[in-house]
Amino acid sequence: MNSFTEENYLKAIYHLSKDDGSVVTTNSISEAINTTAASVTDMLKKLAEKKLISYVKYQGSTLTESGRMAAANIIRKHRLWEVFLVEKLGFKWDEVHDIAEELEHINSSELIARLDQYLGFPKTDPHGDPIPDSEGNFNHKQLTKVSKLSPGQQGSISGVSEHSAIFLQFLEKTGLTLGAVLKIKEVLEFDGSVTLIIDHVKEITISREVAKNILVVI
Amino acid sequence: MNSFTEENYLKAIYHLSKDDGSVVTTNSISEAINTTAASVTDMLKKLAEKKLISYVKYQGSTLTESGRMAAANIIRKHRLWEVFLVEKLGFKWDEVHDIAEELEHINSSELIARLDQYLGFPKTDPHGDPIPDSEGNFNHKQLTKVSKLSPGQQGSISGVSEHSAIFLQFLEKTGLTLGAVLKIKEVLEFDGSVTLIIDHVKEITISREVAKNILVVI
DNA sequence: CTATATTTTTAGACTAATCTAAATTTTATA
DNA sequence: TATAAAATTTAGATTAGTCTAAAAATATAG
Ligand SMILES: [Mn+2]
Ligand SMILES: [Mn+2]
Ligand SMILES: [Mn+2]
Ligand SMILES: [Mn+2]
Repeated sequence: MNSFTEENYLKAIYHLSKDDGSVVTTNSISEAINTTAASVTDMLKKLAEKKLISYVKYQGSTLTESGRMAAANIIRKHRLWEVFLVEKLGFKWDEVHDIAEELEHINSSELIARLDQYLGFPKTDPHGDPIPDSEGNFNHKQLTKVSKLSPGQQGSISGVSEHSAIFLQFLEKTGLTLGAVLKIKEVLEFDGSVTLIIDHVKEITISREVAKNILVVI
Repeated sequence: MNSFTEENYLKAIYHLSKDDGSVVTTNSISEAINTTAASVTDMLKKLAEKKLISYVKYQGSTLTESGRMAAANIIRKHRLWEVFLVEKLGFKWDEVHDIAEELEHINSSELIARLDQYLGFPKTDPHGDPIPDSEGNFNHKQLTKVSKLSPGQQGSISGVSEHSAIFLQFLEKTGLTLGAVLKIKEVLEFDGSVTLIIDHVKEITISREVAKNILVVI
């Protein structure tokens, strides 16, 4: 079994390799989990020893198949718990991440199997992120950043690439929640601000930075 | 905040002081949490330093008010999670303890408040043990061991003082579950075996050892 | 009330995870 | 391509929690 700390490293490496298994640098890990690069190097050696990553000194790391499976399982638990917190306990989507960071380390495959069933085998979490199955397979949808759309195009919100509470609260307040249909009215050349119509009704303007972090299915 | 390990020590001390705040020996703690007495001594010093226990060298320890509150809160979480596992996820009463041992350390009072509400503010866990309120108050019922009853007396099962899976499975199989009504038919003088009638229907005989661990309200 | 047994504490060491400071390797740039 | 800058690793320390072996205190028994 992997320790709490090892699990957090595996998860960080998974997220940093952008779902495509690309090489992750030591510094990027240290930044992601708020430790020093020296600490990360120590842990990388240990994870390599356990065959969870392949690690080449000074070059970087990638997850092995067994490391990828372990990471996927942690992410599966995290996202299922997030669904539970929102659907059953009535938390808002900006309140659940930190609690799920703890719950994801609870160790019982029976528990997760039953939780999955209890929740009706959800495919995505409250932020639109896919929930991998128990074999670690993700069903990645083809998502487009709102910032890539041109006037006239439309899509429905299916995810966000920024999960901070402050950002999620802003979206909630503005009506930019999962499932909302957006139609681009105008993209301001000056700074990339996007004016759009939500659900064919409400017109608003968002900054390019906000637009980059909202993902739609066209 | 107290560490995972500190929480386990506090809980062990609470359970060992028999709900009445009596002094707990170092050896009894080491036995309860499967560590050496030397390790326990180290931890007792730390807990005393944090004012969670009062500790007199060579004499033993008792929880302070703040230590008692901390312990009650862990027990509250443990028992609420056990209710969740049985009522919502369909686990059996002999399967939930180990998972609850992990879940009890999740840190979020908001989570526990919502879970409590979601479960309908249960007063007891699946083993009949009382769930303390958020102020740490236990509502101890007046329970009697079946081994203390005489022929003709009856009571309804309201708790067990042994929580091992093997014992709970035996009770389940025999029909000795929470709420069952027992009427004592005979107590064998030879070894204290008890013959009783369950729910006015089924007659069975149990050993004195089993009878000692079943608790009833008369 | 002394000798022995039991309980508890102390001393010293180990592991996991972390850090700072220094050394080494890689990358960028002039 | 040599040097400077940036990234990474190594060396050496620290903290929490644990252990074994030995010492000290307390309890028990003749
Ligand atoms: Mn999350
Ligand atoms: Mn999420
Ligand atoms: Mn339990
Ligand atoms: Mn219980």
